[in-house]
Amino acid sequence: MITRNPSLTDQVKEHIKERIASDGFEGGRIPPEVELANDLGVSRTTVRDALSRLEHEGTIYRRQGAGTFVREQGLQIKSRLEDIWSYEQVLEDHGYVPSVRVISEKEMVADPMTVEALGVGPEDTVLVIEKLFLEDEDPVIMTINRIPSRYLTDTEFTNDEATPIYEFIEQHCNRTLSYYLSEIVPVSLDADTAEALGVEPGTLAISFDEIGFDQNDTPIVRGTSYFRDDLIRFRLLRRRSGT
Amino acid sequence: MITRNPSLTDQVKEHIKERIASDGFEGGRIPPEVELANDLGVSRTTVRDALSRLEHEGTIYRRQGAGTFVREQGLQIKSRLEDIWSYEQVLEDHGYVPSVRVISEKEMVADPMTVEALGVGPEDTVLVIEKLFLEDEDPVIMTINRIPSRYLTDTEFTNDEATPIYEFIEQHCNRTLSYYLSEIVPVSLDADTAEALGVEPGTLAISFDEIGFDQNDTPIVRGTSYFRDDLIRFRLLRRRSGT
DNA sequence: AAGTGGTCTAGACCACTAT
DNA sequence: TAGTGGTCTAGACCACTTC
Repeated sequence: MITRNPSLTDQVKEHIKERIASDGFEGGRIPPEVELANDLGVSRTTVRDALSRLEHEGTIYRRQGAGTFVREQGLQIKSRLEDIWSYEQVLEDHGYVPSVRVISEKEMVADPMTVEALGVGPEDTVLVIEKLFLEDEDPVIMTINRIPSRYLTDTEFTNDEATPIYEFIEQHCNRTLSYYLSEIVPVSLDADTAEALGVEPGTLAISFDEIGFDQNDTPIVRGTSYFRDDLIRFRLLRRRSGT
Repeated sequence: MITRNPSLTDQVKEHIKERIASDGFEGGRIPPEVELANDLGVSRTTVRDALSRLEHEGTIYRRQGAGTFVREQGLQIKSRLEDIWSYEQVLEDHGYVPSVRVISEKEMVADPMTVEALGVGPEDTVLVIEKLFLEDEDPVIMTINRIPSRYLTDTEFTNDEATPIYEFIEQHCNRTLSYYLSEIVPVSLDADTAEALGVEPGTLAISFDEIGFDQNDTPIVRGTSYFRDDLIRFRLLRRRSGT
């Protein structure tokens, strides 16, 4: 299903990222845009697109009239909060090699918050999938996803519960997960969640309470995610205006 | 000091925003990019720049091959987490009319975390300003800002402590606050902070632990902010790829 | 004054959606 | 197949920084 070979812009972006990683820019100074464009054989616009994205991700910064520079190592932002799509990717960004474990998967009557969030009837059932994301047997993230049963086109999952939720929805709901509306909520972990994450009950954590929408803006999944605060932290680069 | 008349892109962006506000797009459908470009007498690139920013802010969304559409009212994101600059603005975005109260302002020896964050000596002093942001006498946000004494060019504040921290720094440090690096941390409020915010000690809250950098990437201020979770929530629009 | 990023244009072709 | 957004080019001029 996934087509698109990487766009030129993406290729340029990766090229620059790799060269940054291998310390290939003397004094942290990235060559002028025109020079990069000539060297790589693309237009300046393409180079600028790539640089803009890297700037947005916090990898580089630009000063009009002065130049473009690599951001200091310690300052690198690894997860742009708004670009998070799969938690596997979040863990990889933190330098981990992630694995996924399905804790449970069952159909049950929707709880009140899910009823309200997804607009299902109070008697309707939802498929509830609980998953754990681990790094080398160390649990880091727990997620609970709830999908209304009526959206399911089949119930032959054959271990698909372990695939990312957006792929699961494409395969079993015939819909595409388009975007999430998320709320950041501080929580004190209950006994079950704490046990799954391998910490003491009552431990402080960040959670995301999120609603996923399909391509027609229909709410299709409600997710709740809990993060081990001692293993993963969300960082944010805040700039003055909306670049 | 502030020059730059609005760029064409910004003007186009404002034009579209105003027309959205006055319900000027039938069926929430925004005209094709080429049509907008012709109508406004600018190039398609400029229109695309403006639309890209509006998309990033969550005001509109685009579907390749289909068109560009106004996002449903209920889904509009009011605070883009990464665009937060002043907390007054955050409160306004939540529909409040904010006021500010200075709790305390004193010079003292830097605590270890501030020493590490700002790279000052362990004996150096910092100016610590504690502020409270209120809505109609209801405290919503508490902030603690720490600025190394050696960056201060004068100590004649005359109530300037109540101005936004970035203005304070411009006026009394002769530097410009350029960006923040923030970490989102879940906390259980201690007695003092809880009292200031008017909640019970131990109440769960989100806090930002942030370092502010000047135009030369020198860390110049360390801030800690606490938010009343029952009065203010951070929302996030997460999309599939990094537009 | 020279160099660099910021803005803008005009036009081409591609990928996807609707019908 | 027609229409729309996505990508890319080549080139122009401006605003700001540096020397």
